[in-house]
Amino acid sequence: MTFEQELKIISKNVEEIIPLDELKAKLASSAKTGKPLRIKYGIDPTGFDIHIGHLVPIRKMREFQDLGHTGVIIIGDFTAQIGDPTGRDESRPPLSHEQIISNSEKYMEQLFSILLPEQTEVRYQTEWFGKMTLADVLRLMGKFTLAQFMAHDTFRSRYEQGLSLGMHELMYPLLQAYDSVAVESDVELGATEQKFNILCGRDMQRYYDLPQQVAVLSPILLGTDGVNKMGKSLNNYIAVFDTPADKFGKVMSIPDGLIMNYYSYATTCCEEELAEVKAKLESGINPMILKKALASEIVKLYHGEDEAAKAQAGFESLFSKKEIPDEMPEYELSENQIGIVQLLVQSGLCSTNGEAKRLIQGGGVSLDGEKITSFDTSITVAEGSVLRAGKRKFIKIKKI
RNA sequence: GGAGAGGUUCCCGAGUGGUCAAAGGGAACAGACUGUAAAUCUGUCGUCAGUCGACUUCGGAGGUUCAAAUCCUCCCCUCUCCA
Repeated sequence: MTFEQELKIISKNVEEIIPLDELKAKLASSAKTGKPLRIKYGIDPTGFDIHIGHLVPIRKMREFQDLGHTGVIIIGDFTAQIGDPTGRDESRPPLSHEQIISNSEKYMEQLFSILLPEQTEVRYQTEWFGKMTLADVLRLMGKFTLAQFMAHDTFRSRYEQGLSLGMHELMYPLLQAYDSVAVESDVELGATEQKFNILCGRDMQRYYDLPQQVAVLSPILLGTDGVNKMGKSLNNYIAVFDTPADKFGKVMSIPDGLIMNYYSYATTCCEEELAEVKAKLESGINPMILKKALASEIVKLYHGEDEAAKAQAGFESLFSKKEIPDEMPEYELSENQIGIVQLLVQSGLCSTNGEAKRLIQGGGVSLDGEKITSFDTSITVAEGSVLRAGKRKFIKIKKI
């Protein structure tokens, strides 16, 4: 494969490559020498459920790996203690070190569903930051100026809005930048919001007389609300750990205008397939149909074809035909007679009595298809009865 | 170090002694409708109780008062300006 072909693969679904010429030169020289490029991606193990937005750059890394290059995952065990301020208007609470390590293990487990382990290097920041002295840190800080940081929108707007901005948060880009020095990366992947941090990495490498990395920036995947970036704090994300049914449902809940965006960035569809979807979308076809195909495509990616089909069937019977699902959790009861509110709460369908009562008053509770109208209702426990609370929560009663 | 502003329920944000479990918006949940867990409309949205009411909540700890998110004292945190 020529490096032009490689370049084409790499540029697909990428928002920006800075600078493009350098990437070309790196690819060309790697092709000549046979030395793989080092492709860096940093993760902050602040939590452990990865959502599909995180995976956009990870897929890109896999593409690099397929071309023979080396993926370098940085576990940000130091930066996680700061929390990336990018795009945030408040500081994050710091995490304990054990927490970070445990998170990162769960994290990697998920990443290896996409990456090739034999071509992946996993590095912890502790390796280099753990032995830095204050003098080293000061030297690092001296490479950058306040003005450079104030040019970055995140810092500027936090400052201008009079919000709190910790000194340690200013360190975040520096640490991320130094990672690039430590691992001698050729390319750093990230979403476009990472532009500043990644470019700091370029500067940092120059200060250390190293070849500079190229920024390969992926577009930001919007959350299921269609407005904000996909993220945990807004609860608008589709997690890798979500069940197939949940993934399917969450995709179905995205606004219609987001279909193309998800097709491009959250699936592995090739250009021809994308063009086909686009044509269909423009032909005025019911977007629901495309959304179902999209949902199925995404579920397939993580759980395989069978689960995707099951998720779709489940969705259709539950929402389109309003049937009761085949499978649901069972709840064991020994009583013959029980108050409905008590049952809702002790089975976990509702968290407080008040919530249970409100749900009943709102007409959201039914037993074997019969709507329950009063929260004074006491029901007779019968084996196999199905209790429904709201749209999506069911239990089957099992008498013991 | 000095001067000032501020910390309110999941989030944003009103509220300056009783009529405040606390406006409004967002999120969330439910119902109706539908083309979908889209959109729209309606309702709910501290806990317990049930429809009177009780209890807990407005950065923290005390205090004043018949009565405090609202007043006072101390403390913690954030921001602005000055040095």
